[in-house]
Amino acid sequence: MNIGQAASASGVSAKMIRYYESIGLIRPPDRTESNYRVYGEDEVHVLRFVKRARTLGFSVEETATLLGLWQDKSRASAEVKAVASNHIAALETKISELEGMVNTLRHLVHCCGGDSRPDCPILDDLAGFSGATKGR
Amino acid sequence: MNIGQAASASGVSAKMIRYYESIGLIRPPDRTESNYRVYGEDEVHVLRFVKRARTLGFSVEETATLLGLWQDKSRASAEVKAVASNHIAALETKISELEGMVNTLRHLVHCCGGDSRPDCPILDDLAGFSGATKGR
DNA sequence: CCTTGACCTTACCATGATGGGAACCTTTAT
DNA sequence: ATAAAGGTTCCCATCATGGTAAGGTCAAGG
Repeated sequence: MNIGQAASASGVSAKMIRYYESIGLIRPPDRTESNYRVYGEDEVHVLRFVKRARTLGFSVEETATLLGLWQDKSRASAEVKAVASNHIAALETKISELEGMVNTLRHLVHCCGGDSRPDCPILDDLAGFSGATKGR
Repeated sequence: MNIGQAASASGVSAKMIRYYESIGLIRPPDRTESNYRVYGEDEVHVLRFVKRARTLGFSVEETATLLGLWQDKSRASAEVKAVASNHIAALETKISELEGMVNTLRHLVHCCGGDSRPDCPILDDLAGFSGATKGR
């Protein structure tokens, strides 16, 4: 299997496959005589693992850890659980931050006439002009 | 006021102030004879505006738009409202994505013994082994 | 056999927003 | 006078990904 086929079979672009190889996330595959990378089912399986981990928002570094744990048959599931739990916590922090932004913005948008007049509570808030705007 | 003072007065690092200037987000300030940037209250006000917009998750480009609208005394508030509403929608999309990740991960973590045995539903899922794992 | 087109190779550049550091100059305080 | 603090520019790094250019390879068809 060439890199293009491995890409469509795994959902990881050829570009990213080469990149993952270059940073050591995945092992360099065999090459043909003409220097083409050759992939088999095992490699595609690894790529799909990586793809899924990335889709779940794990960084490449976390993915490397998980990949190591996956390939270590004697690992304790507690280690994996810890990585996943940390990741959940990080995602939740991120979600809270975004929700804070959305709440503030929704309030501002709600207070904004959205008409053709230039008065705008949103800009007033951004400018630090604490008028009718709740709180700050 | 030198750049350091403007930085602490606005909450934008000196580094970022120079960067914002280099990309044209803010206007180059006057310089002293010895080439030091000089800032006044107006500039700090602009920097605070930028800081607040960035804190609310607006990209630098969106911030530039808002800044333009802020400085255009004849703008319609509808324009600002549109920018803000689009941004809210983008944030909400992002939040949904993150929540999807968290839900999946929480389910996996819940199913994982987290003990010293090597069986791990989380890794099974990442590997695409659809065992006891709900759905996927 | 030779061309064409699809695919592969490496290498470099770009993104967005920020931080870090080097090398050098200025100002201020001791 | 000297040292410390802070300014200046310029370059590099991050993180994950995409793009592009210049060139090699392979399969199909005239």
